Order: sequence, then structure tokens, then C-alpha cells
Amino acid sequence: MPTASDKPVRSGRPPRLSRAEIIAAAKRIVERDGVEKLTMRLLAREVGSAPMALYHHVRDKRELLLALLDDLAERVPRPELPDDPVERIIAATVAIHDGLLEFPWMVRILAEGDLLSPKALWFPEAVIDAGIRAGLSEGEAVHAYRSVWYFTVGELIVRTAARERVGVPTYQAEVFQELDPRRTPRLAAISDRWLSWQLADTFRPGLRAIVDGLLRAVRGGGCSD
Amino acid sequence: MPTASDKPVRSGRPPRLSRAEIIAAAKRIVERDGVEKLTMRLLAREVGSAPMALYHHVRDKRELLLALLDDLAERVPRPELPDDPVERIIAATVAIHDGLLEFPWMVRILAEGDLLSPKALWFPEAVIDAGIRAGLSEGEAVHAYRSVWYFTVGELIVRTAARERVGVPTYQAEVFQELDPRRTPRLAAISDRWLSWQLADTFRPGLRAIVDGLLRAVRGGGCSD
DNA sequence: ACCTGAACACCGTTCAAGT
DNA sequence: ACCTGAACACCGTTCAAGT
Repeated sequence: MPTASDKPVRSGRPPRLSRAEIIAAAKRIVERDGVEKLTMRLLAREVGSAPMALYHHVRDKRELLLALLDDLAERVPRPELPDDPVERIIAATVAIHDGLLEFPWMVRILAEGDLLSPKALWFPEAVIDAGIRAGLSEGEAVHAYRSVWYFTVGELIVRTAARERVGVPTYQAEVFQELDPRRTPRLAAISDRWLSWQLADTFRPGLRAIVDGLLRAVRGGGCSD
Repeated sequence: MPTASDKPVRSGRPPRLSRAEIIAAAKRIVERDGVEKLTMRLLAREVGSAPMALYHHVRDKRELLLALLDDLAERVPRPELPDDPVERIIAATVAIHDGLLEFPWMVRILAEGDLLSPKALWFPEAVIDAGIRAGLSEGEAVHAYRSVWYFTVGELIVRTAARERVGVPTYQAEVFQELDPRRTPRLAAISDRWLSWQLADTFRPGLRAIVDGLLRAVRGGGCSD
């Protein structure tokens, strides 16, 4: 027996940093300066330590981002879900969408990565459940969920990127001012409104159209009411 | 008169590098090693110059990526477009989708950035034109185009990211092995098939459902045939 | 056990100088 | 005009050492 005590001996230097403190500091940086500023070096400065001290509490940067995601997933309020399949899918997706809209930096990480918070699994569950209850097979329901997720991810990425460009002169604006009406007559006709339409929030009507289309096949041909 | 000749004098050192050569080298790197490896430093090594020599032919890295995009847009074959609005939108979108599928690294740049190749403007033109001819207003047609683009971008980003993870053990797989059937019964029932379904190409049927849904309102309630 | 410092192998870009 | 070299202000992470 190496020690007299039963409980494991906490030998060595007592900790000054904690995982919770590091994650809280990372959240502060992301909310204050944006994700692109979240570096291990700046994070170390924020908690007043050397960069390498962080690696004792967090495996690497990826694991840090995962912890942030988990924290975020907890804060997205889980909505009341209606019984009607179409409304159920829309309610769940809108909740996720609006939750992510507050943290646009997270969307890119979510879309790319193999990241997935166990705390947000109610979302695919709700969509797939609604699909099956509407008459889809398991495979079709998963496919419908994926279509809805693709649309949501695309909307968030493209539109938050556009939002970050308001004010600054853009290359797109330049291209739209030099349109050739013979080659692209439709675009030329609306070129003055293109940029403002780019910013409009059309997520909800678009989502409704998609869900209608996805569930249409099994709903007796009668589309939506 | 400073010189005897009429045409502008090309004084100074003769060029050893050219913009075309730099862009060709960048393409080689991207295709050989992936976009993430495309750095100004490696590119300089590839053309046998100092990094700063590049900046004489290209404003910055962003402009280099734009040149690559333009080059790529030229190579996406422009398809024959059917007359039927639904089929017209699907044909145009599938062409863009499949073109981008060969260059997944470009999708992220396209989605985020203010990038847009004038050579690919036929795509929004075709979709908006089909929408208007199906009876949508200009605003509705633009909105329909955006919905289709969001879906396409989301599908490309999420699925190419998933494709890059085949083989390696993923965090998602881990999460799906520890599902609680009481909390997420639907997911638990399909957990063994989830990962393979994740890789399946369901772009075309999903797109068709979306386009049906988007054009449904103005097509006399009769959905698609 | 917990933390530090120096180092490695990188980035994009500016600036002053050389040919 | 075109190119180079050194430098600036960064990255994530490894490794050996200190307490």
C-alpha cells in the first residue's frame, strides 16, 4: 500500500486552471471578438497562463470547440412540437435555425465537422418521427431530415456571410452592375434589388415549401392547405 | 518626349513569372494536395520564386482564389435546358451541383465569400427565368432561386465533409452507439444504418421535392406528375 | 499533477533594397 | 518593372524542464 488514505491522493501541484474556466473564457472571446479570433494563444492570455497549460485540461482545439457546441446546444430552448407532421418538422427546424442564428460561427464547424451535440439529438428525432408518422419509410424519413438540414445549413452559411458584408462594397455588387441584358435579361431586370433581396429572411416560407414537397408523395396528392 | 518609340516602353527587368503561370501552379497544388495546402509560400516554391514575387501578379490570396473559381466556372459544361419550368430548374441545378462536386474545396469559398463568377451567371438566370415563366413574381422567383442554392450549398458542404471522413472513426458514430432508446427511439432504431445513409447521394430526389414545393402554389394545386 | 519556456514548422503580408 | 530577403505579427502543438 503506497498511501495510508483510502481515497486517491492528489499529489503534486494544486490546479490553478480548470476546464470550466477555460471554456468560459473561450466563450467570452468568441462572443466578444468572433470565432476567428479564438486561438489557443489568445485563450491562454485570457486566463493568464502559458498556451501549453491549456492542453492539460483540453485535448486540443477541436475538443474545445466541441465543448462550446455542447454548451450552446443546452441553451437552445426545445419548442413545443405540434402533432401535425408538417408543422412538427417546421417547428423543430425553426427552433434549431433560430438558435444557430445567434451563433453563426458555430454553423460552419457543425456543417464541416464530425461534430454533433448529444443534447441536440431531439431535432433529428423529431423530424424523422414526424416523417414516419406521415407515412414515410425509415429511409425516406432520414432522407427528408437530411434535406431539411442541408437547406438549413446552406441558408445559415450563405446568409450570415452576406450579413457580414453589409456596408462594404462587394464584388457581387460590381458584377451585378455590369450585367449584359442580352445574356442575362432576368438578372439585369432585377439587378438593383438583388443585393437587398439577398439579405431578406425567407427561411420560413422556403422551409414550408420544402417540407410540403418532401411529404407530398405520401399525403394523397393533396399538397398543403 | 521621353522616348523615340510610340508604344509604351517596357523598361526595367523583363518578367520571369506570369499571372497565367501562377494560376496554373495554384491549380496543380489544389488538385494534388487540396485547398488547405494552397499557401502563398508553397505556391512560390512551386513556381521557383520568393513568396513576395507573387504579389506582383496577383493582388492577394483572395484574388488568386477568384481566378481559380473563374477558371473552374468555364469548365462546368452548360447543359441543354428543357422548357418545362420544374425540369429546367432541376437540369440547371444538377449541372452546377455536379460541377462543384468535383471541386468541393471551392464550395466553401463560394458559400462564404462574396465570390461569384460572371461565367456562372447563367445558373441564377435559368432558375429565375423558369420561376417567372411558371407564374412566380420576380421576388418569388429570386426567393425560389435562393432556396435551391441554399439546399445545394448545404448538401455539398455536409456531404463532402462526410465523404472525407470515411474510414476514420468518428465522434458521430460514437454518439450513435450510445443512444438512449427512451429519449430518441427513432434514432436508436436506425442507428446501425445512419452512417451509411449519411453517404448516400439523395440530391436529385431532394431537389425535385423542393422545386415541386416551391412552384406548387402557382401550378393550380396539382403538384408534380 | 500541473504549469512554463523554448522551439518547430508553419501562415499572409509589408517594407526596403537589389537588378 | 520585376524580384528578393528580412522582418512582423501571427498560428497549433511537441518536448523537456521546473515546482
